[in-house]
Amino acid sequence: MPGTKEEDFLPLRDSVYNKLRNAILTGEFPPGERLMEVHLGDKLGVSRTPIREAIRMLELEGLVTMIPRKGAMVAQITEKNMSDVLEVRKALDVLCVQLACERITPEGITELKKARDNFEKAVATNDSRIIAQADVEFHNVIIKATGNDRLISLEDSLSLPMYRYRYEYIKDSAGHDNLVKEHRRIVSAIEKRNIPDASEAAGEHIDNQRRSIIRQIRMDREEESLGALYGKHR
Amino acid sequence: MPGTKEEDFLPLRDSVYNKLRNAILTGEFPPGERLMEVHLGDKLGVSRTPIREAIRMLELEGLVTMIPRKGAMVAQITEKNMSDVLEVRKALDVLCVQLACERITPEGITELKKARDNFEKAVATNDSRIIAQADVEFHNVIIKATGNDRLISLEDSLSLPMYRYRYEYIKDSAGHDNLVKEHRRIVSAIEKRNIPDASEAAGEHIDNQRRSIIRQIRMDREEESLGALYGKHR
DNA sequence: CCTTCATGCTTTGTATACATTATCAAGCGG
DNA sequence: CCGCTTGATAATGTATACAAAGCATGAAGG
Repeated sequence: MPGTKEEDFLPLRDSVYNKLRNAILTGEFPPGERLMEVHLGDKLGVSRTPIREAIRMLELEGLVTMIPRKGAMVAQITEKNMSDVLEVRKALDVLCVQLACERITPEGITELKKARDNFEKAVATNDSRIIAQADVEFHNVIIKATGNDRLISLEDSLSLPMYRYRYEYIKDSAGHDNLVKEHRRIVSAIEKRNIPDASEAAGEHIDNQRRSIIRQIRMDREEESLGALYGKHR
Repeated sequence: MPGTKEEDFLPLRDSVYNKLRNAILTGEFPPGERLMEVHLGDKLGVSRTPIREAIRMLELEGLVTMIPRKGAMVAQITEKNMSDVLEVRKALDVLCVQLACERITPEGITELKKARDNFEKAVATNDSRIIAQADVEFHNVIIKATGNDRLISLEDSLSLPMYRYRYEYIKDSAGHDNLVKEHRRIVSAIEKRNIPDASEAAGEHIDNQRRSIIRQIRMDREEESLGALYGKHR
C-alpha cells in the first residue's frame, strides 16, 4: 500500500509531475539541474514516457526549460523573469479582487473571513510552512470567488514559480503584522464591494511580495558569486 | 520535398501541433470532434507519440479538452468560456499598453506607426484574411514593446481560442472605420505616453471585440438548434 | 602545442508492442 | 419489457526498442 492516498489511481504522468514539481519547488532540484529521462525514470521506477509528459507540463508552467535535442533543465530564476511574472500577476490579482467584489456570494464572504482568521491563527504559530499554506488558501478563496475558470488556472500557474521563494518571503517579511493587515484590508474591501479600495490593497500586497522576492534573488546571486570565488561550484 | 519550408527540421511533434492547431482554428475540426491518436497518426503518417505530445500542448492552450482514459476532443466554445478568456485578456491588454507607454523605444514607435498604416491599407483591400493578419501584427508590435516575455507568451495563448471567430469578427464590425479609429487612438496615446488614455482605448477595443464575439456565438448556437430541429445532426 | 576530424557514448526523438480500462451491445434473468 | 451483467472491442496508458543527433574524447597531422 504505497502512496497511502488516492495517488494510486491517478495516472503515472500526474504522479511524476507532482513529484518533480515538489522537488523543484523545495529546491531539491536546483535551477540549472539537468532532467534526464532515463535517469529520472530509473529513480522513480517508471518508463520514459510518463517522465516526458510530466516534463512537458512543467515546461508549459515555466518551471523547466527545454532545448530541442538537448534536453530539459530546471529553469533558471532571473530577476527579469520573476519581475515579468509579478508584473502580470499584479494585473491579474487586481482583476481577481475586482471580480470578487462584484460576484462574491454571502457564502463566499463567510468562507473568506474564515480563511482570513485561519491565516491569523497560522501566523500565531510562527511556523513558515503553516503560514504559507494558509496564505495560499486565503488567496484561493478570492480567486474562486471570481468564477472565472481561465483566471483560476492562470493564477495557479503563475503562482508556481514564486513558491520557490515563499518560505523565505514569509520568514522575511518583518513581523507578519503587515501581511495580516493587508489581508484584513482586502477582506473588508471585498465585503463592502469597494472596488477601488480592494484594487489598491491587492496591488500593494503584490508590490510587497515583489520587493521581498527581488531582494531574495539578489541575495542568492551574491551568495552564488561568493561560492564561485571559493571554488565551491562544480 | 514536402513542407517546402524548414518544416523538415523542426520536430515532428511541432509539425503535428501546427497542423492540428490550424485544423481547429479553421473549423476543419469542429468543437466536439474526437481526436483519436491512432487515427490522426495514420492520417498524418506519424506514430502516436508525437500526436500525444501535440495534443498535450493544445490542451494547455485550451484548444482541446482531455478526459483521462477517455481521450481528447476539440474544446467546446461556450459563451462562459469565451467570456472568461476575454475578461482576462482585457486586463492583460490594458497592462500591455500601459507598459508600452512606459517602455516603448523610438524605433518601436516607428514600427507601431508602420503597423497602423499597414492595417489601414489592409482595411482598404476589404479582404478579411488580410485585415485579420494586419490586426494581429499591429497587436504584436504593442505586445513586443512591453519587453515582458511572460506577457508575450500569455497574450499569444489567450488569443488563440478567439481566432476561431476572427474572420467573422472582422467581417461583422460594421464598417471597419471603428477599428481604424481605435487603432489610431491607441497609437497616439502610446506615442504621447498617456497611460490613462491608452488604457481606456485598449479597454474599449476589447469590449467591442467581446460584443462581436458573443453575438457570433449566440448566432452559432441558434443555427445549431435549427439544424437539430431539422434532423441535420448525426 | 594547437587544431581538426573521427569515433563512440550519451541522450533525446520516434515507433511499436503490451497492459489496462471504458464503452457498447447482446444475452440472460426478473 | 426492462435492467443487469458480462464479454468483446477499441481507445488510452505505459513500457521498450530502435534511430538519429549532439557532445566529448582522443588521436593524428600541421
